[in-house]
Amino acid sequence: MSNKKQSRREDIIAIANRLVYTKGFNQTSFADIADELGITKGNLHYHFNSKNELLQAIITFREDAIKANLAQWDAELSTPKDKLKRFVKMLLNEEKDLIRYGCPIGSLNMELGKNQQLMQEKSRIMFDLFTNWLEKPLKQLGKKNTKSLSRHLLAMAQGAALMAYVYADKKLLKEESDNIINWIESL
Amino acid sequence: MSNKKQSRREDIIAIANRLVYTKGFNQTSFADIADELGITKGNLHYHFNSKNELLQAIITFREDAIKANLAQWDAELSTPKDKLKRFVKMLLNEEKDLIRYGCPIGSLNMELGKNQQLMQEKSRIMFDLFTNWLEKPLKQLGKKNTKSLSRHLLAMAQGAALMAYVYADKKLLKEESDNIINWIESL
DNA sequence: GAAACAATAGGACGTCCGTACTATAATGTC
DNA sequence: GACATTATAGTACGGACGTCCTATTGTTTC
Repeated sequence: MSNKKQSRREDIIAIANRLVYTKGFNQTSFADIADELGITKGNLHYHFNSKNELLQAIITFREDAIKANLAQWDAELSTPKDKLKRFVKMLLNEEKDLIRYGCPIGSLNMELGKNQQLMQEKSRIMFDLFTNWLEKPLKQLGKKNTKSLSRHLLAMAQGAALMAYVYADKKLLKEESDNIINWIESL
Repeated sequence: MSNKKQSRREDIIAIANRLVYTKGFNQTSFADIADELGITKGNLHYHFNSKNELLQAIITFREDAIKANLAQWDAELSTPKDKLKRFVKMLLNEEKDLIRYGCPIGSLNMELGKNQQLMQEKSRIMFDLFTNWLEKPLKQLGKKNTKSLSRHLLAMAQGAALMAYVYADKKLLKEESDNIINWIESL
């Protein structure tokens, strides 16, 4: 693939990723994405033959971003609890978008589960990246059922994100975030 | 409104409610609903002038069902903790649908928030019915911040429902449910 | 049973969708 | 600079959508 094509692909994926997040996958059309980029639908179809192909690219794009984040957290933080807390801190870091559009992974998983289970299975992997990563610090804390605990942590974060989104409420997000931090401290 | 018209309306709402739950609101068309009922789109439009009008009817229908449930719980249960636990028990009672389609309220709120905020505000009221009801037993337990606690309880339930749905995992649902029950016991 | 009204059927409308096909412009290659 | 390849524009398709309009049928009322 030429540099130009590759670079155009990346532009498309970045814009499409944002639109899929803010509008939802089903409500985002090829025309929307092409308009935002200032190109035509025909050109978009040249780069991605189908909407599912684009969705797959978006998911891969997100996975790479998640992996990069997790690697950075590993590099920056040493203690297990700091790592667990760093995960929760995402909620407050992404406060504005979270309140306006919800959790990008949770909302995509929710949407795909109803009508496109095959793609939802691929989307679910983004959750796995986090839970697998969370298991390590939990193990360091001497926990046995790390799989359940990591999923519980993700569940609480998802619950917090959903409630903050539905109520568009920063205070609620902060309170829920504090609750989760307290849970981590108590481990 | 005549009996016949009223009864037809109720049939439509019941079917539409189910389809909106299983397929999502945006992915459910007038044709889908009409087909399921064995009537035509024209007839459906006679009863509901627009999709939003039908959505409003569905939300009202759900609200009534929730109110009836809460009233029954009040009648059946006496202790505060029993009432709080009854709320959580919903997760296991609805296990099959929950795993296949997610929480009907949570998923609708999620979907509407992105593109139809006006209707989402109306849909949010279903959450309020639960949190308001949950505040009473929390007050009886002598809690001060009952609003935060009730929302926290709802957040945990939503997190559990979302995770169970995404992973289509009964065991996960049971574990998360137990976690919430333990939290109630510790109050 | 005729007249008035309610309920349903059937289809047309304009629009947008994902996708496909073709022509043109830009770029690279020798 | 001619040619081949790549990238982009433009357009057309078949279908689905929400909505609307017009018969037609069913039901009630006097």
